[in-house]
Amino acid sequence: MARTGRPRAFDKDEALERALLLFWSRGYGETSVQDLVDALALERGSLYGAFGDKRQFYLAAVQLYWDTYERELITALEAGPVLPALREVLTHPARAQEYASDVGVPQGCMIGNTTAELVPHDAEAREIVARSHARFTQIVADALRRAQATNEVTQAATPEAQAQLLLFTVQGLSLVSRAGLDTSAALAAVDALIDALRA
Amino acid sequence: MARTGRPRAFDKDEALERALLLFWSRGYGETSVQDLVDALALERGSLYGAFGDKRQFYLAAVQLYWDTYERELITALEAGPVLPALREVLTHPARAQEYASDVGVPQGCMIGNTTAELVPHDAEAREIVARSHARFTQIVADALRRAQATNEVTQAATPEAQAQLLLFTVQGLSLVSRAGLDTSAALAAVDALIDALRA
DNA sequence: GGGCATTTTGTGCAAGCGGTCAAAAAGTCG
DNA sequence: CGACTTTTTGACCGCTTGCACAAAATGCCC
Repeated sequence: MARTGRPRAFDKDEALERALLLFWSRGYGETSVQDLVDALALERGSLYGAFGDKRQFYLAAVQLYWDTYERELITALEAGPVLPALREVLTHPARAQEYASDVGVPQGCMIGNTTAELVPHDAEAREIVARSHARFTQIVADALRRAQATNEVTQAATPEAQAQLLLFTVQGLSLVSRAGLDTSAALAAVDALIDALRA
Repeated sequence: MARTGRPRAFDKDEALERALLLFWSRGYGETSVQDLVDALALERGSLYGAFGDKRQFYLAAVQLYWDTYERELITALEAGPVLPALREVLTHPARAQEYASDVGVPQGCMIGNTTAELVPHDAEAREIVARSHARFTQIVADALRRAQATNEVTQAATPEAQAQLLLFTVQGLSLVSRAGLDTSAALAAVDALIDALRA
C-alpha cells in the first residue's frame, strides 16, 4: 500500500484513455513515446513511472479497449432478438468509416490491429488477443444458442461455428474497411450473412 | 536502353522473392534494411540502386504477392464446381497455420498485413490494397454468378454481396489465424458459410 | 514542523534506423 | 587497349527512438 509521497498530478485512467485513442489511430510502432508525451501533456519520466515501458502501456490500452468493447457487446446481445443486434455489431466498423475523415478518429478494430502488428513476435499480446477472440465467440455463441432455441436462427450449424464465422467476418470487415470501403456493398454482404443465419 | 556498364551480380527477381518472404513474415516496420541486406546477401548500395528505397521495395513485394495470389485464385475457380474451390481458398490460411512453427514461413495474408500497417498513412499502399480487394471480389463474383446460373449457389443474395462477404471472411480468418487458431473450429465456420451459400 | 515517500522535471545517452556517397571493380564497345 | 557506363563495396551521416537518472518539488504522517 503506497499511501504517502507526492501525489500524482494527473488522472491515470484518463491518461490511459487518451493513450488508447492515440495507439488506436496510429498503431504501436507509429506512435512514439514523444507523441504520447505531447498528447498527454506530461513528462517522459512521469509516463514511465506510471505505466512502465511503452509496450506495457500499449498492452494496457488494448486491454481497456477490449473490456469496453466486451461490455458493449454483452449489452447489445442480452435483450431482444439476436439477429438485428448482430447486424448492428457487424456493421459498426463500416459505419465508423464514415467519420474517418475527422482527425483522431481511429480506424479498424484495435484487437485486429494488434493481431497484425504485435502478435507475431509478442507472446503477451498474443494472449490478450486470443483471450479476446475466445470471449467474443463465447458471448456470441451463447446468444446464438438462445436464438436457435427460439427458432430465430437456423440450426444448420452449431452456435460455435456460427460465432466463429461472425468473428472472422467482423475482423475482416474491420480490416478491409481501412482501405476505403464501399459502404453499401459492405452492408449488402452483412445482410447476406444475417439472412443466411435466419431459420 | 542501358546495355553497357558493369552487369548486376544478382538476380533481381529472385532477390525480390526473397525480400517478399522476409517482409511477409516480419511486416514492414519490423524488417530493417540491414535484415534485407543480410538475407539477400548483397550490399546496401546495391539494394538501393536496384529497388529504390525501402518503401518502394516493400510495395513491389506486395504487388508480386498479389499477382501470384491472383493467378492461383483464377486457376482454382476456373474449372469444376465453385463451392469446393472456394472452400479450398478460404481454408488455405487455416491450413498454412500448421506450418507456422517452421522458421521463415510467413503468417497471414500479406494484403491484410499491409492494410493494417501501411494503408492508414500511405496512399500508394492504399491503392494497391484497394485494387487487390476489387480484383478479388470481381473474380469471385464472376465465379459465383456462373454457379448461381447452374443452381450450385443460392440466389438469395447477389454474387457481388456474396463475394464481398467472402473477402471479409478470408481476410478475417487470415488475420485471426495469426493469434493461434483452433483449426477444427475454423474449418467448421468455413463449412457453415459454404453450406449457407449452397442453393 | 520535520522527515519521508513518491512524483515531477529535464537532460542525457547508446543503439538502431533509413539513406547517401565516393572510390573501386567489372563488364561493353569503338 | 582504352574510354565509358553501370554496379559493387563499405564507410559514413544525421536523425529518431526508447529509456535511465539525478535533482527538485510536493504532500502525508508522526
